[in-house]
Amino acid sequence: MSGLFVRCSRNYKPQPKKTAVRRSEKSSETEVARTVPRTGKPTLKTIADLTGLAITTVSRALGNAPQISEATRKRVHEVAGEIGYLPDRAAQRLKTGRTNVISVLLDPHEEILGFGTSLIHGLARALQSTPYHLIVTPSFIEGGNVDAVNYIIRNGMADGLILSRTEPFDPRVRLLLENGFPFVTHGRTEFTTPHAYVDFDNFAFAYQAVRRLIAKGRQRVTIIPPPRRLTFSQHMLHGFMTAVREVGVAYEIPETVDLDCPADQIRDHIRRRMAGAGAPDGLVCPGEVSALATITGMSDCDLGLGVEYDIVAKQTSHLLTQIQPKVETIYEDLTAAGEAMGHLLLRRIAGEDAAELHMLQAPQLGFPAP
Amino acid sequence: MSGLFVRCSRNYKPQPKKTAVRRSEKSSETEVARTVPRTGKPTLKTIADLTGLAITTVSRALGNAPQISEATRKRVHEVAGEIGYLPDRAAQRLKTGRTNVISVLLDPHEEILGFGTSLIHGLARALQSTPYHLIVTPSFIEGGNVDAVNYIIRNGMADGLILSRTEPFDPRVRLLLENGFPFVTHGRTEFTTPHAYVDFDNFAFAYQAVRRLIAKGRQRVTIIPPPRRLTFSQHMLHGFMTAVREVGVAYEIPETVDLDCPADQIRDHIRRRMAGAGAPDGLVCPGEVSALATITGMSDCDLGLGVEYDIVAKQTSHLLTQIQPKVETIYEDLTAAGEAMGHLLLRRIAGEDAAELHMLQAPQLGFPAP
DNA sequence: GGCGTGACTTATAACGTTTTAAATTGAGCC
DNA sequence: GGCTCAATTTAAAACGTTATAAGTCACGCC
Repeated sequence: MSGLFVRCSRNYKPQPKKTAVRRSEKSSETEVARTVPRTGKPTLKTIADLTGLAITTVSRALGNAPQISEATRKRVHEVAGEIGYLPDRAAQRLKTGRTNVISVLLDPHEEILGFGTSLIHGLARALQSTPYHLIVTPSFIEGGNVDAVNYIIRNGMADGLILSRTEPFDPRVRLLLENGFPFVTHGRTEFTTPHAYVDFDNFAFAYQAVRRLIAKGRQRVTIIPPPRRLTFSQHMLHGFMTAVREVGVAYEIPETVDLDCPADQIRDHIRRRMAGAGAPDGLVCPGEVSALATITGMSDCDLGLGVEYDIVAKQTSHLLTQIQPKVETIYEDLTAAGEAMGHLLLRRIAGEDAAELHMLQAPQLGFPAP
Repeated sequence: MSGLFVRCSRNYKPQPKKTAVRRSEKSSETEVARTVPRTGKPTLKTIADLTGLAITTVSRALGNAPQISEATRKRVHEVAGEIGYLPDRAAQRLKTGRTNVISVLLDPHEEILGFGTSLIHGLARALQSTPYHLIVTPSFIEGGNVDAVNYIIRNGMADGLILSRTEPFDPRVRLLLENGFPFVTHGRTEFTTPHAYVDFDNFAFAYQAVRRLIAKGRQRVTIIPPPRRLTFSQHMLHGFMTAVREVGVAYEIPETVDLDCPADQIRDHIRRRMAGAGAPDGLVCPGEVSALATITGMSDCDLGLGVEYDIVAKQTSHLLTQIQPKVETIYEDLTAAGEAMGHLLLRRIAGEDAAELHMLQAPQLGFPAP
């Protein structure tokens, strides 16, 4: 009578709908023992015993395999739901080789000020109703991101990778391309082999920023440039220069500071520069911290925002405008970027051609309500 | 002659040191096929074939089991190193039930401004030379942290948990205690059952902050209080009040704003308050963003830092002092906290009594060099 | 020479899945 | 009645690891 014997009999016909032999019912010890294994967590076997089906059938039914009759499919799903079955990820992973994990690599610079946070938020949303888990790998593995990528590929720690702050010939991207590992970058590269990416249109950002400064009557524009080695630095400076040349306004691009510099260095640079001759009166700040540092430096020189100078900053959170609402901003929606990256990565993992998986985000004027 | 047959023979004696039959050597196809499985990743079997030992023996040798002779132990380690063997975590996890994963739960508030980052950095350092991986679970699982904790316990997604921003009767802690799941909190609770924690001495922080303000001659002190529901809010206000009462200075504690408020709300509060009668001239700001917002609000009222008022802020990164070096700060070393939490958690997982696993961090005067 | 004993090594059975190949059945057909 | 066929269901073999229990040998002892 026990589920065990039933399953072993030659007769495979589904058991007379004696369904749902729950723990509360009195049944042979064997059955109970088999039904609830070591850990107490329900497994396929639990469901098999409960329904009188074979483990294989249960597995198939839950996987919505085509060969399973609608009746058993439904019954298995019901029972599974009732007892709160969740597949053991370790076992699935061992068997299939798929991890159901998406890994995000962050480097220390972007973790500051919620850059990473927003991206992750978007990613989490994209993966919400999928079997994928999101794992954030801070690049604290000594040796930096390249080693982390290598480790993840070699040991199959994830099915797909998200990375950002790309360089034109980013070694991480090269590694991933060589190994055919699915990934999406935030930022473009200059490899000829195409790969999936989402990028913000930093050309447009800088172009619009300069045009706005000029529209406000500013005569001499400058920018806190992103680190030269990052791809988007090129795009941004190109946008900057295009606007500058169109209008024929004076400009300068500092050589000694960039966005990744500590805030005090930026502040000091501004102070020094403003004390000199032909100081700029219009600034493009592609980061919130750099904008704050700039404002502080300016106010140290007794220069007033909106009076002696203007700033157009890139905004990715509420911080800047909440602290300093007089700054004009152009908004980069990182949450949307993250969500897009999630969807692109899923399609990439599903085997779509990387050449199709692109997205270029336009700068936004307004900031969505908090 | 093939490794397979050798292993099956009755004679268990280690093979004549014909060691290191590498792929480059010509050998029977069977052996090669067996040596490099499906995925190409070396497994215990690879090493077993290469050394002529049994899989069990190899496993034991790598695990430094006591019954293995020094000679084979060494040889196995050598071969493993040569071919770059790394154990399959999915298989280990399936077999042992241990995940070798430590999970960190962050909530959106602490991700801002590197609170989480520093903590994670410290954790990563503590886990560096252990088999444990660190997984950051942003609490974007709808339903918040409690559901996330529940999910992790139920599905055995980790061997231990790190969480922060505790409440006196934190439901997450209750859940973990009930299930006997190993964890360490950042912040204390008021449960009678002891649990592992690391906490910053916020009493001392607030006490010292007020004493410093008074030493500077300030007459009327206030504080941006942490959200009332968090445990450390009590500690901090207690420290604040203790200093206030010792000296008998005037004070006020705002009811309408707290540390988690958006920066603009804090700024507006300061502006309003400063316009009123009996405005404070000494402020305790237990967060960097709140300090910045406060300074902005003050400067909107034409009040000068170090002139009309002083601030003592809690510092957890370089941001604040780099932007606004005139602020006096007391430093909370979150990296050290993270590292401590990592070590405590490992000891907890190893079975040590939670009652012993505590640490209270004293406020620091200096900030370590960047 | 048989018999422990100690020092190693090994085969086997799990862990919970999925996959491959095989089984069972009733129906339809000759 | 035997045959194939389709529709289901099933058993058995993996995936890579570890734990349990069972060898295997050399050696010393009676």
